[in-house]
Amino acid sequence: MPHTSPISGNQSVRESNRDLEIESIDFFVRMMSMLGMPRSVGEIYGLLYFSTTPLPMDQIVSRLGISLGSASQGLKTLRSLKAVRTSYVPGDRRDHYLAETEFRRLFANFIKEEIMPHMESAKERIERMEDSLSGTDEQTDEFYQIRIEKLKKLTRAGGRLLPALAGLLKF
Amino acid sequence: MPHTSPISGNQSVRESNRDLEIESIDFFVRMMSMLGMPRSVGEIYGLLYFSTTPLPMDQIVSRLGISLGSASQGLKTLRSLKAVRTSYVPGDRRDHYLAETEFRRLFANFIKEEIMPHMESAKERIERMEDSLSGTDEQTDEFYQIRIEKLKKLTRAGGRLLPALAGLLKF
DNA sequence: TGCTAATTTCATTTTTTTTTGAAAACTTTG
DNA sequence: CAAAGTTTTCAAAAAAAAATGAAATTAGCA
Repeated sequence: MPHTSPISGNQSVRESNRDLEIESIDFFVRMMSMLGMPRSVGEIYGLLYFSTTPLPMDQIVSRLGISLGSASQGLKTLRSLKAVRTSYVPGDRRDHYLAETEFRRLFANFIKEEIMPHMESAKERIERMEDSLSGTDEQTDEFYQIRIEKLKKLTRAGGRLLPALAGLLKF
Repeated sequence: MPHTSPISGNQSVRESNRDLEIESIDFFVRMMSMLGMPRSVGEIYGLLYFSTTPLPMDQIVSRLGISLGSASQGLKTLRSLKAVRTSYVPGDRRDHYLAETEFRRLFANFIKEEIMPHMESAKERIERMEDSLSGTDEQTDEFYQIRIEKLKKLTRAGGRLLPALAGLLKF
């Protein structure tokens, strides 16, 4: 007899792949947390990634043992990152969620949505630095100017490289 | 008369560039927090980045208004990232800290120290996934196999691309 | 349209992370 | 080698982030 999982689904084949599911959740929880995403977001994505069928929110809640609120919030985040999408299931009025598995696109989206806005505000901050150069002391100002120039190069490089990054991923 | 800063140093030229210092701290606090570093680490680096002279820890403490503990801990982190180094100042037994400003190297180091170890453990986790493929159902197993393959490609791409990234930065 | 299921929102609670500060541990030097 | 200065460590406090759960809202259906 196959082992019985503490959190029960309803199909036995799917049941037997609980180990895989757990590894997947573990994998994505860590991955996502590297990207600064909360645990619950990783859990949800990890669950959906190895799900053979789209799952409604209440299934996600019961399988992961998280709250409705977390699930809703987490799915909202994942939707905004285009990491999940809903699929219509006839005869069921619940939304069913599906993992988007094209990492290249996911990655590109993440950079656009989560990183680039920061780069923009960084540029503004550098401009403000130049404005606040006092001009009192020749020597010191040159030092500051060099430092500012480095920051400019950094943001410029980042602004170009990051969006191009996804393209380099040869999946 | 130049404005008086709430936290006072001892040279008037340096004083007048308090604005720049504040923008710098702000800049790096945000930058570092994107990389998951605590506020204090960003503050310290931001302060040192625009300092014309190496600063001892107690100066860092008083200028930033943080605790000794935070400063010590933060400098330890920055040292381990090779983002600061100490410089000898004759006739002073305190360590004096200096910001390392070659972002290319800093970046390379960050990836090596903070990212790559995770990639390694990710690979192990994927291996465990393959082991836990049940083999019960032909169809389902193929689905899982495809998903696992995608993860492999992802980690492979990451493992190659990330270390190469720093090299691409044309500062 | 009214009823019910599904989902979202958000104030509160819980958990995690960061900071503090004081004691311990070093280090230099007189 | 002792005394003073410097730095580290770490338990406790504070702050920040995430999760909960119940009320409010929205959407589907009869």
